[in-house]
Amino acid sequence: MVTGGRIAMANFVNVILPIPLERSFTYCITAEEAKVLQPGMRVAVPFGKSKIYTAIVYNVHQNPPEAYEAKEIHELLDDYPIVNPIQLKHWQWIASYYMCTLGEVVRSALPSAFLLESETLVLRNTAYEIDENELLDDEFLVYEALQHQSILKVQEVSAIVERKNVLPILQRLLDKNIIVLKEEVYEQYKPKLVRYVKLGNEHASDEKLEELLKSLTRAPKQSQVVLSLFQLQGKTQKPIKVSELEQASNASKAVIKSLVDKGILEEYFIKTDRVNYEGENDSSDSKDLNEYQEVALADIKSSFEADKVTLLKGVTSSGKTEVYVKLIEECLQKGQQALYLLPEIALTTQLISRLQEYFGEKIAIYHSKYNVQERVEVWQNVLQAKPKAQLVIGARSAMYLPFNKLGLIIVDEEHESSFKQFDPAPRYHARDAAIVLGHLHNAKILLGSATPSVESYYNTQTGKYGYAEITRRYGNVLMPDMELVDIKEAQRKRKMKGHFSERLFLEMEETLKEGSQIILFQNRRGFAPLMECLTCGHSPQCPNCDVSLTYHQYRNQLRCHYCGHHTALPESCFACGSPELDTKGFGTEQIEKEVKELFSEAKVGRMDLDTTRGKHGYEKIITAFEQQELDILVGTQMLTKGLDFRNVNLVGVMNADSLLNFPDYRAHERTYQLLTQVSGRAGRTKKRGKVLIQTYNPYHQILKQVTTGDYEGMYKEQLYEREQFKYPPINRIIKVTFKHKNYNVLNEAADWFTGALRTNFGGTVLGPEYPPVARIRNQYLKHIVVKVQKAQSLAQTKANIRRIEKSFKSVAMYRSVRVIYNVDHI
DNA sequence: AGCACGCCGACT
DNA sequence: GTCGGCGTGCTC
Repeated sequence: MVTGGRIAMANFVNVILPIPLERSFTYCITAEEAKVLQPGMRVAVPFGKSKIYTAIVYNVHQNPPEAYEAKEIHELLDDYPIVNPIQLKHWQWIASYYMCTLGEVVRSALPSAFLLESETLVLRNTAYEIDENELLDDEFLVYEALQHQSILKVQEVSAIVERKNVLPILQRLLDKNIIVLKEEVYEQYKPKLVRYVKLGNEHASDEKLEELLKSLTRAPKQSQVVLSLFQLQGKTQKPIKVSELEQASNASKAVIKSLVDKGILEEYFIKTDRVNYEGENDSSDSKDLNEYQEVALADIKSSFEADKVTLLKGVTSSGKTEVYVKLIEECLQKGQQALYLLPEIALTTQLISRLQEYFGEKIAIYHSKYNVQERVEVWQNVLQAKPKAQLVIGARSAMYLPFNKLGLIIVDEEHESSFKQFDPAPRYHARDAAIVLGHLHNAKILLGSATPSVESYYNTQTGKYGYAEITRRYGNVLMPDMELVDIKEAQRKRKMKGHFSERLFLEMEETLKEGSQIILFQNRRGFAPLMECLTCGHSPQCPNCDVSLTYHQYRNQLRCHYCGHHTALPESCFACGSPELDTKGFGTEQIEKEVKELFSEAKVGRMDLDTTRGKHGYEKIITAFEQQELDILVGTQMLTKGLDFRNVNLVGVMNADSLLNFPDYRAHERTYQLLTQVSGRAGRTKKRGKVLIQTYNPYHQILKQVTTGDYEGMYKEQLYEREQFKYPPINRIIKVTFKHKNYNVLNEAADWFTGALRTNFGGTVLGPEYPPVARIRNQYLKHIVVKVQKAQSLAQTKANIRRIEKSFKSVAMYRSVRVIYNVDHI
């Protein structure tokens, strides 16, 4: 095309679609659109036959694609970028490091309300006359429905004709000019509006008001409302909420509504933020640090000077938080944003309100229990660097927020494995990804833990990270007194009451007598892991997964913890019909029941996945325990984190062995961390707490290290083992999982892939092996672990694996096998 | 990831 | 005969 002697440049955008596809997609845009579009804005684009997706603009250019004609974009969704260049860079790093697509990162990074998809709507075509006799039955039903309702969703059509596949019908109706189809994108985010009232214009003056009141003498309620409104208006210049008026006048909604209907009152709406901190606005000064905290703070600062990621190791209740507060304060004073990452389970009201004491309304919170609307608001506040989002506290996904001047990142409980996203992709480690983010922003990065992960501690030893520590508990409270209880011995001597050794039982009695509280830790929910037939030894299995079903007493059910399958408790054995069934092993539910039997006068609560469902389930239990409405709390590892119960003097670990026997190279490290963290719940005030750990292996090295607080010993031993077996931190690992519904196909595919890897990497490929649960939701699973030496290029290795995958996928039979990569699998 | 297209067994 | 099952391939 030639205009005015110059070639008119066509304009294009490359966009990222939130789907797992490697390629980016090119659309053509108008010159006007090219002027306003910037990377990081959202556009709605047609994709495939009929769908409209939200996509993120990656770049704007003038290079027409060669192999195809680019489609036009559907519409612009933003006036300004909602994703900044640093984020795009960071997300690209995540995609390449964790071996997933940029689209998958976008999908997990953006609040879902930002990612709209289209819905096909069916409308009546009014341009044509219709002969009803020409219609088939199904067609007539749809036609008739459209007489009553002008718009139908495809799903509704499906319900009307009672059929799943309605597209042939719609196609016929379309051909007959009876309907038209429309693709509609909905904006899911709706600002929250609050209803306010004022006096109607014609009643605003004093004389008019008197008149009005006179006219309402026969409606006392209504005149009371008007009077209250008048009083409220006199007191404050601010707009008056309907809810306030309701309270002040003590009138019902109906009374107010009739006044509004009469035009005496006028209602109006103002957009408000859903997420508001309703506490004191002036933040108080931070506490002075004790000498140990001061030393740690100084060490951290000098390490920051050297631009090093720094690890703070501070024993439980040593006051790490106060040190964080000092650093955050400094960061905010410089006008920069701070990010405080925590594992989901440690994000408790307790911690948040403590931080709110210092930072008040400067705090924004971001985690999974926030709904999509609230998340959009936090996103916008961070994007616009609003004062109310200077400090963001959140779980791992908070690192995706659009920070533009991030000065400090704190990753608390750094060792927690829940920082690693397991499913779906991107399978990222929030600690490691946050460090990369920090570097992009030139921000200071602090990792904190009472029990650092072996890899972080290793990094301090090699000098890669800086190091600081606090070895004393705050206020010089003593570390709890820890004791191992041999239950094998106790069982032999028949001194067990259910799952309680005599030692634990007596200690509990004592503690209750003193009026102190008890925490019992059992890392398994449910009543008993399995049910076993006493006659034939059969135990009921899940039909979809290769696991035994777990017995849950409260619903009298057998449940699968992998797929959610459940059945009623069988009366007799499925295999032999014998009515004698018994439970084996034990979970939190059974402990709760036993405690109630042993201590009938004590009040017992339980905290696990089953009792904390719902938005506030969690808080209710914590509050009840805090306010000492409960004497004993039984729970899973949920209660190890960030909870500060003043009156707990005894912590009992029901069985340490199930932790130790986990089939995983990290089992010992994790046992040390978990037991140390649980123990930290005991005796957080002056009185020295007590911890009893029941085990069959009282001479186990790890348990000894836990009781003596010998982190150094644990670290050295674990590092030696990792060196021997080529595990992290010495090597990197990439776990490859294969998933298929056909057992034989899976095996062949996994063998093929492993063979190809071996010819590339030699002896550093483990497997293929079945995981402990080899089938989940009717899909068989197999793993390979690739160990990559530090000297080896990780990028090169990944490229090789990708190459192998490509030839793997060219084998027709293997194409349907899902291949999942997990880099730095925990 | 969706979603259409195409080929097979199970029913009105 | 049609309906819906799943395998296969494509999406700017």
